Amino acid sequence: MDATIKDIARIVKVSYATVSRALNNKHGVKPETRKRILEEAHRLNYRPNAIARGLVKKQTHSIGLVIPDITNPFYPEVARGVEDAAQEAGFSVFLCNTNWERDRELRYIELLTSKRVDGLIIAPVSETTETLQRFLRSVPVVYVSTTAVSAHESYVTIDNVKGGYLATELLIRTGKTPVAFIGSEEDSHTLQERLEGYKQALKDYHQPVDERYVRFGDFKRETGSRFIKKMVLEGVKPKGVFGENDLLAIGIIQGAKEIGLAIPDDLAVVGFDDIPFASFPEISLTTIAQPKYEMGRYAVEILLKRIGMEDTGSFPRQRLILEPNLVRRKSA
Amino acid sequence: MDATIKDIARIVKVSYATVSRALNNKHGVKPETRKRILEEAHRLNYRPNAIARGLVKKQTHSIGLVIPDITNPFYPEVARGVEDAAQEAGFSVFLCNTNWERDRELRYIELLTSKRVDGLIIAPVSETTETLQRFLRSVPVVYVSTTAVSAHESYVTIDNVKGGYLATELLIRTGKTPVAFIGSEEDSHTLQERLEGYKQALKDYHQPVDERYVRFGDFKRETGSRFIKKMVLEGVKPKGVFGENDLLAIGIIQGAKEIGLAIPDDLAVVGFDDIPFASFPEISLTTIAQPKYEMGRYAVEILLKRIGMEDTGSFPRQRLILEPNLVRRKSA
DNA sequence: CTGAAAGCGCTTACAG
DNA sequence: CTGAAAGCGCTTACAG
Repeated sequence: MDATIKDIARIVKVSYATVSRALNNKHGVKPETRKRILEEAHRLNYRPNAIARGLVKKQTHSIGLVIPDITNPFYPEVARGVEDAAQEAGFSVFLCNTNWERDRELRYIELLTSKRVDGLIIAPVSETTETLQRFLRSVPVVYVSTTAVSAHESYVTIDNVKGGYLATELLIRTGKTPVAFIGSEEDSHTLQERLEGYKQALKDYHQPVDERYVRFGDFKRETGSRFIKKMVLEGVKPKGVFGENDLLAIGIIQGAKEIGLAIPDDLAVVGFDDIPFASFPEISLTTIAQPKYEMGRYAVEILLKRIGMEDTGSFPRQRLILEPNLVRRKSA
Repeated sequence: MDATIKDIARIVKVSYATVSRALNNKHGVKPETRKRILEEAHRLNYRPNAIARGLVKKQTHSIGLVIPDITNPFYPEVARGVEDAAQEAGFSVFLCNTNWERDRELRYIELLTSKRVDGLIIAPVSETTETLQRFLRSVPVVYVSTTAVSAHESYVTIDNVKGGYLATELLIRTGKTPVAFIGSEEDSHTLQERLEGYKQALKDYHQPVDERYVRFGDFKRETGSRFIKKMVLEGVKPKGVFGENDLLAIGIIQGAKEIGLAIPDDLAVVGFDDIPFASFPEISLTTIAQPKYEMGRYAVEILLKRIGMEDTGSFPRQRLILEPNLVRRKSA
């Protein structure tokens, strides 16, 4: 159906090696010949078959982006960052949503390696990357927004401990004690880091660490709302809350308002991520910003460097830990 | 590096045709032989090379999704819909952000056809699909959220006229007249349809159509805010506004509040799209909901049907126009 | 049930 | 400057 190199060769009456050379701007083709070939290619609406080329060059110029859910407001910017950077380098990106399912993550990785992507960027579902190793032997990968990876892998992430510290410190210094922590799943590595920052700040400022002020659920907005109400109902009454992420934090604000608490006077709230609508005047959430778009870009930069190397295995891991940034708005 | 069919053939001492058959569950391989092949494949950590297979079968099981910007809250759900549906059918999806640039859109389409995607789902930058035609001859495409395509193409979209009508009608019936219209770019086909619905409703309810109440800018939140303030400053004082999309509508609300208008009493606002945070209590935007996720799913369903056909050209176009749904919240 | 051969659309030494 | 040939990793008639 589509025109091939052979069609052009036949018409122009040269070998298809010559056509290939002309099309790829290789030196050593008579200008006259090259011109005729290019014209014919254009006339036939010729599109090089990247699949065929990929087979011989063993490079597909495609990478895979494996994330939990593009619908979660944290990821679109990351995705945009990787797509932009990839595109600039001539790479395409496969988008895969694992829906936080380990199985689906595994299947995607298998599928992508079958499609011979040149590399993978993964925001893993959970922290056990062990099962993945088998599939990942042959392809370079850089992880994003997690540090819980095996010793020889690359990643780009943020300093979660410091972020947690900054959030908590703000609350303490503005007199919003006791300060509570509401987080997602307890065994999440990310959560543990942010929690560590929280505890560290409490210690540094001589505040007691009271487990009643620390709750784990999931990362949904409703959960934040439910938890703060429950807390207050139980007589545990924080003056400040650090929500492990913005969705949770927004939920906390909403729940607090429902039971008549004024933000930030009765309850100050700080989140984490700085998702797009955190900055809306109606929300105006004080939060720890992550450079999401840049994380995406950096991830592909690191990945691309590895793709260039023939011996992927020996390439030194590269780990980028970005700085969190406290964005002060009205909720704290 | 990676094990191939030949490696297996050599070790098991059969031809590689047999290995291929065994691996693909073709009938006519002695169970004993098949077993040995499968075992060896597993031992070698064999991953079939989808690129090579794609070359011979002329099917890559990949599709391209070309949208303006995944960071725009309308698209993540659409993308998730197409990704879910594609994945269920064994297809992978390339994500491409055109950033509303016609050039970039064109380049992506060229790139994707080079990669021999089996099909394309496009939310086009603008309505002139003419330039695209050249690249799109050989690959099936279904458009999403636009009706402005050439006569023989497929699309899935929403009834924008009806949506505009519903929005305006609500405003009129709740006494919020005069009702203004604030939209993005005037030459956008989508805008024109929604505007048509607006005008139709005004006519049906015997309201004057006054051009001073109709403004065009872009689709940004800030624009909505600026426009409503400007309108009021000019002495044009609507009681209700239909914002062509939610971002605009939210901006309108914010701008209105800034100049002391109470929502919805002084000014009632209805948007279009029902993006995720329209439902947040702080926003509580009345809006015309689009079934975004389903639009994505339907688009791949239609696409997949076409991909199955050998003669793509003769396959009848399929056009799906979904129903808009008025979601009543607090802003109107 | 299995093998030899051709071919998918390209690239790349190797000759000339 | 150009061509003949081999090969990338597979699948698929065609024989046997």
